[in-house]
Amino acid sequence: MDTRTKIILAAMELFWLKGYNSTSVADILSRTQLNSGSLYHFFPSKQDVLIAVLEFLRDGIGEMLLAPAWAGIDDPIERIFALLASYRRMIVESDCTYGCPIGSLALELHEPDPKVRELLAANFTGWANAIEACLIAAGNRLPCGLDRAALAQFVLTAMEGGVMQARTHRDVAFFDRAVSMLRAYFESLEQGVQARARA
Amino acid sequence: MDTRTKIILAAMELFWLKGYNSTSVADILSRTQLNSGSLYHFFPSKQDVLIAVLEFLRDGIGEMLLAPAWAGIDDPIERIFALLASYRRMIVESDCTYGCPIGSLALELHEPDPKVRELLAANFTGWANAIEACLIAAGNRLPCGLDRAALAQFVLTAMEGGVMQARTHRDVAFFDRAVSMLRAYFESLEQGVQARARA
DNA sequence: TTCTTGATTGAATGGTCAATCAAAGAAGGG
DNA sequence: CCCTTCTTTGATTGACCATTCAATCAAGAA
Repeated sequence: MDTRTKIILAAMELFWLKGYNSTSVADILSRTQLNSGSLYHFFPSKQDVLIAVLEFLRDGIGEMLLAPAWAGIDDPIERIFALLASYRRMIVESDCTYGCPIGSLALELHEPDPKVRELLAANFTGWANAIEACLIAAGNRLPCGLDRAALAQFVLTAMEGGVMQARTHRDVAFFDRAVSMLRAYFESLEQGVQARARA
Repeated sequence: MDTRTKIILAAMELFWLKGYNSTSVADILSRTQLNSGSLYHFFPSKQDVLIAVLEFLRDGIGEMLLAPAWAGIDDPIERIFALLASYRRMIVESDCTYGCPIGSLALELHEPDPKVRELLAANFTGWANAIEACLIAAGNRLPCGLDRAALAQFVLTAMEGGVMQARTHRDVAFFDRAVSMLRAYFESLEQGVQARARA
């Protein structure tokens, strides 16, 4: 594996574990067994490492996140809840310390460089677009007038809010309740379509 | 105003504007026109300032947040959306840089001291309890079997997720869409009760 | 062999940070 | 007036941090 990639992977994990500000360049160097000069040969500054990490996450959402979560699941609406279930798994596996890497960075960086902010937004957009594709694939199971882009964003909203509370309370139940409320909303949407079909 | 309170107010604002790690003790001192010794006379460490700020927010939620948002509004469900509207106002007034002080701290601090974590959780609980009280006051306008504590948490979830995305995209529309999805969910709950009453 | 280029080394720099502490000041009771 | 207690002063400390840079190394091209 080349040096640049090693740095990106180590930084990604450290930013996720400790946050951006609390991760020192020395942390990245000790984890990769590199010297500072090597890092600064490939990246002009620590912030450029962050940018590379965010680009890596943005470009890898399909293979790294969606594909594993959707393996063996074809129903578009079940895919949405399968993705949420994969977050649940990460929460449990981390003893409720899991935080969405993008969400955590989005709230940690208070005056982000425009490029960083745009990449955070692009990561959110990529996630929401994947959900929107599911909602479109669900076709007429959902009301035809439904704003599917808005609902896709709402799924992201529920995930981020649920993860935040589960982590703060150190209790998955807070995530589970958010998902079950979302599920109830989806069921009311589907039942609304059926009721109108009967009438 | 006594020194201790001056420090808490200045720190509260700075933690909200810049985050905890990016706020230096020197920042707090220059804003309060105090010397380091004064701060360390009242607080053993910077973290104890954070603890005092979180206690201040927890104890002041009624007067500082709910009372202004609910002035002149009696309907319990409208109170929920009035509170969300007050967040919308803060988002707009800050040019979409607003972040919930608790949510931001909850995601910024990756390995929080137990006391800090518990205070963050207590702040969330206080917020959700206020919403739950509204949901209970709404009586039989909502389904009797509804888990009102879970729905109250979901309102917090939607607020935090909406604020996060509005800030990241620098666009209130992301908050508005989250609120309108929540509104649609409430309407489907209320209509469900009416439909059952007619049957 | 010689030159060139990119990659790596690791000590050094300048700056910021939280926290300390001895000394001085203020206020009040006796 | 003294004594006590609380409060404030502000220079100082030592740790850590991002970044720099001159020097070295490896390997291919000429």
